[in-house]
Amino acid sequence: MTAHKLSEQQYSLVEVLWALGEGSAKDIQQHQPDLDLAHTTIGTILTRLEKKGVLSSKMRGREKVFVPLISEAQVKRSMVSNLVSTLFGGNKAALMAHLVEDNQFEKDDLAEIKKLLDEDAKS
Amino acid sequence: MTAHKLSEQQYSLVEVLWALGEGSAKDIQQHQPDLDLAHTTIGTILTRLEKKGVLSSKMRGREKVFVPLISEAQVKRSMVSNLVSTLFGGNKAALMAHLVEDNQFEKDDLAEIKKLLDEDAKS
DNA sequence: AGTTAACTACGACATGTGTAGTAGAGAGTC
DNA sequence: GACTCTCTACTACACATGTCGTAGTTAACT
Repeated sequence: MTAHKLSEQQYSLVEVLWALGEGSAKDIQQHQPDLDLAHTTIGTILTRLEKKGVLSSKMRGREKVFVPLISEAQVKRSMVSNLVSTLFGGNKAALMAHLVEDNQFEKDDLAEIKKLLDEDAKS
Repeated sequence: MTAHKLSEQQYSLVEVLWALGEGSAKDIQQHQPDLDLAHTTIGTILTRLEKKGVLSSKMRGREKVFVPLISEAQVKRSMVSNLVSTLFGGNKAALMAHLVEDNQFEKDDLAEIKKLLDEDAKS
């Protein structure tokens, strides 16, 4: 059921909603001027996401306020998992390996990751 | 320049080409019957990918043989990096953390990953 | 040579996305 | 009450993708 896939653009808008809790097209535009989209464009995207069940909305006076129906963690999980399926045959460790091999991590990162792994092992 | 993004469907076809080195639509269909696509569909996708510069082609008799112009590693790198940008603000360690937190890895996986990390640290 | 089998090329159509303009309705202003 | 401002709703259009069907070409078989 939780197969939520958002495009980059869609994600960047919903991201603002996650941060704000809820918001109108205008709110998003003001909190993220870098997006540089006409407010009507933002409205269109939001409406489409509502139609897809990603958001819900309610009227607050003249403004339509959107609320995410799914959590950021949920979407991340689903999108990462999707990529892992496509690129690594579902093997998450393979993605890990890819990350390690392909990018030299900083020493600090390495230490941090190891700590994470240790904690995971304990629990 | 190496901003190669393939859809899942596209990836699954090119994947076969990476495995075979090169191949025609027919070859792909035979090596991956699970795809369950009309051969004309495969041909269309391949042609479009050629137009985008992902593949090149040459005639072998009346067969059109396609060859990947970019490596699997390249595409993986680019697609993973893309996801990391979108979901984790470009922070690869954050993706690592997500993987660790979100999925309990098997003990074996953990060991393997740690080994990878150690090797990375050495080099 | 005529018929058939194998391919490719092209066109088609649906859906999703990116992007925005325009019309219409309610709220506030003179 | 008339005018204006502000939002939303709707429409539009271009492009990518998923999926094929049909037509046309060429090799091959008898």
